Amino acid sequence: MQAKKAAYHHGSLKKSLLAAGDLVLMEKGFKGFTFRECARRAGVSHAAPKHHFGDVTGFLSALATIGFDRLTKALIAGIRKAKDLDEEFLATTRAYSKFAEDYPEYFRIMFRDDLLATESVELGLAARRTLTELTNVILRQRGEREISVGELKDYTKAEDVLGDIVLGWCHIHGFAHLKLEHQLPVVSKSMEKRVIKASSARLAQLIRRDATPDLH
Amino acid sequence: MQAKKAAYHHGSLKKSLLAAGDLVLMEKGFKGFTFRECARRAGVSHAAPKHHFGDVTGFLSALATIGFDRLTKALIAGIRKAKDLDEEFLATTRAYSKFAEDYPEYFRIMFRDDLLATESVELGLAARRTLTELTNVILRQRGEREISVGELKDYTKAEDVLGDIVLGWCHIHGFAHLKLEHQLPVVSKSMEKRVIKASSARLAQLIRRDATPDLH
DNA sequence: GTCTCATCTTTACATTGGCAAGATTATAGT
DNA sequence: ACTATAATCTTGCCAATGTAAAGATGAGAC
Repeated sequence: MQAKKAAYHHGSLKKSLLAAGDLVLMEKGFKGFTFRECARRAGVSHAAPKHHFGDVTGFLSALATIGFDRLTKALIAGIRKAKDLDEEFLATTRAYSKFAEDYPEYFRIMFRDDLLATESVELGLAARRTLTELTNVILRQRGEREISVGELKDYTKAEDVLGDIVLGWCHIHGFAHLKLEHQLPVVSKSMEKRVIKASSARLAQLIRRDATPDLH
Repeated sequence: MQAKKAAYHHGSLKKSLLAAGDLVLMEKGFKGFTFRECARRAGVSHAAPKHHFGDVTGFLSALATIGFDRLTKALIAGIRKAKDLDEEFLATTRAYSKFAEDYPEYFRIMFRDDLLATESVELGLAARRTLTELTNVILRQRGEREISVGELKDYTKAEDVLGDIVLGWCHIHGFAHLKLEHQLPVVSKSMEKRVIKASSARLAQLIRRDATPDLH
């Protein structure tokens, strides 16, 4: 897994540690996630990570940042495949939920304010990139133009836009979270698919119906 | 906090441990939650809890059960104060979210499938009692009669009912979760209140509009 | 009154996160 | 080229944790 052997200076320890952390997270889950185990997998001593991440909180924040970037990517990919606005909202819901299913432990640490270094600018930016993508889904439903990450702050100030974001995101996030933690009353896979399709369609219609695109 | 002193047999250790666990959870959070710390607060040796809860997973499951019961109680209390159907849905959202705010660490462990003993019947029952309460909120919106915990299974089989439950619960849960973990773009307290009020109203209207009470 | 068994304590062990001191090497300054 | 400085990584240490095993205690059954 690494070229250089027994080099005192690893060269790219930070990347290797993140890769090791990814493995541990996916294999053993957050429960079995350990600073020392990650160091072992990266082939360094147990104290090596300190120079790059400080403490375990900093390490988790770096991993959560990766998680948000993956989620953003998954959302973009899902949206791209959609043909129309109805499909797009459903595709967003599906992509979001599929991310939670594919990377359950990432999802769990990403939404744990107490475990993360909330002052991390990279983490904040990554989260804002995700939110921007979701906001753009809403804006397209409203028939308005898309925004960039820099404009996000202005747009969440508008009460009607924020209202639609809350309506859309809460539904999407709530579904993904409840499904991940097995709280949804499961009847059958097919029925679940139909239900989430119907819910998404109803919600998208509601957002579009109340939108006032003529003002822009 | 305890009457009997130095009694080898505590008498009600299980209760005392749960009370201690509650304290630790509220004071130090799940991060600082420790089997040994709970034992210390209950005034027993660190190995004592094993006989009552097995391992830490069993202990957390017992606490999560208490959490669901508190949530159920909070929902009922919130609903009781509501005057009409519109207010009731908003009250449910508020009560759910307030619970997450008042008992953040409970909320966090309650929705962590990997930390809990999912085979626990008490935990499953407590979660179902909560879901029944939420289902009844939806059923009232639909103009249908309320159900008991025993009937829950039958009602989640009905695709249209389940659709409304998903629509309502996901929004409520998503909002509470995102707010708790500070992911919602916060503008101001007052604006947040208005936004969640508007979202709840729109959602309740949507559910009522699509309902077909005449069939029952 | 004795026996049995659940309850609780004591002891032990491997593992963890974090700290401090030392080893090694890259880099910059001259 | 030579040296000083700082960054990187290792080693050794500590208190704390979860779990297991074995022993102590006493409540309740018979």
